[in-house]
Amino acid sequence: MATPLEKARKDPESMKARILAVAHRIVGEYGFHGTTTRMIAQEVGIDISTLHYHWGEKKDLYEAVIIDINKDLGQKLIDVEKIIHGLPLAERMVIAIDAMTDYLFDCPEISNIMLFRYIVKTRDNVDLLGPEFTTDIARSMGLTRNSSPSTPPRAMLEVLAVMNAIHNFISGENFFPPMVRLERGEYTKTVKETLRFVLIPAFVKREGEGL
Amino acid sequence: MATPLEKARKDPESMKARILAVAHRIVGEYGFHGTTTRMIAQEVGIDISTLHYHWGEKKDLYEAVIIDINKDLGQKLIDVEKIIHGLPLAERMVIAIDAMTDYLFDCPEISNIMLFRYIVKTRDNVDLLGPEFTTDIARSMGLTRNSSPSTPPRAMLEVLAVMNAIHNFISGENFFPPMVRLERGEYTKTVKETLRFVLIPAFVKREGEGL
DNA sequence: AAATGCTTCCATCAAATAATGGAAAAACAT
DNA sequence: ATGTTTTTCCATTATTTGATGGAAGCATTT
Repeated sequence: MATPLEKARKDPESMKARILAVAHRIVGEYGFHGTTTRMIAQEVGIDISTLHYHWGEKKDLYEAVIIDINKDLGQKLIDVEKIIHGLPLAERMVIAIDAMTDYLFDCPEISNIMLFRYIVKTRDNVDLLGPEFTTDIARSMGLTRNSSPSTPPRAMLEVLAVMNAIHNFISGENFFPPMVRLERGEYTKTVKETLRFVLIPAFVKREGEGL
Repeated sequence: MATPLEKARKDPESMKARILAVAHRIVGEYGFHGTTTRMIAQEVGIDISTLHYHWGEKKDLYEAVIIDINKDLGQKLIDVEKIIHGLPLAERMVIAIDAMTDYLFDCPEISNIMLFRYIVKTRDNVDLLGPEFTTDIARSMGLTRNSSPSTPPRAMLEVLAVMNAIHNFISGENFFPPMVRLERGEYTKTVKETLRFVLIPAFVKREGEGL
């Protein structure tokens, strides 16, 4: 039997799925407390009570958004991993950065919500530590020794540094371009250059030395 | 004549300053919409009306917090720049990362609020683009050609990558340690190592090649 | 001591918000 | 067609939130 969330994802025309999709966007823009159920309902074009009918209380809808975002991001990471598997490190990182950046610029709410969770506390206790992909990425980047059973903390922080660097530029897509005097099109291009420039050398250098 | 904000900063025992200090912390934790004037007032131990008497409406207090945070951060950057001035690039970055990390772990609300502004929209239109220090940092890192009058966008993005990497680890101080299985003390230490490892090689390498 | 001005709190308001009950409407099954 | 279930909306409630008026308290000056 499918969970309600799975059912909603299956038929993207269903009211439940439409509400969830809009919730993604609005919550990604305004955060949990900045989002009202009215904003979401209005955007979908329905009454608030219809929203509550499908998703229960606000917290439940928010948790569904978190789970959904995590699922999307996790799937994308798996897809990218398949493409880069076996290639040399520098190439792997170029392709992964390129693919993830493109993907996230298309769904910026993913980056927004991920960062949001790291930074901000919620007055209601909506925590829900959900699945994290840091370990998988570390493995994909070759940061985990095959002998050791678990990923060392240092390697996980390195992965976080990489992922968050990307998320930050996506989430700053409204704030940064005027600040650095770039048009929107130029921004995405320059972000990719910058990410490659800043992130890759460290890992390539260590591989050259250590291994 | 001193502005109200300056006056409040001058006497940290004044009610206005005490409110502002608490507002720093709470807004840093919960963001604009997640913070209520009641939360701040209760933490200070006063009535809400006293808060409104000193700071007017919520938006005004929030803007004061933003300005104050920016001032603190800007001053710290100036201090650090004085220390590292003239040293070779690699050393400059080691010292700057170390000093900024220590400082921001002491006042995490600065990192929180900086990132918050980049990511999240506010329902009320409280924008206020305040002074940015990206240009100064770019100059301090030697990313600006002396000949060119303004900082190139690419250099500004590089600075943002560096600053945001730091901010992210500070803001994640509650979320990341359990996730990467590190005690609090170990976390700060490993964060510094990771920041040095990820951020420095790229810039050092280019200096070695290009210059 | 009286008067003045500044600060604080109590009581309260108006608006916004999350949430629900119940009637109408729509979809579906028989 | 008729009955049943599901879905949607309208009206309403309780709570929270930002904000204010006015009285009481406190300090300072005269």
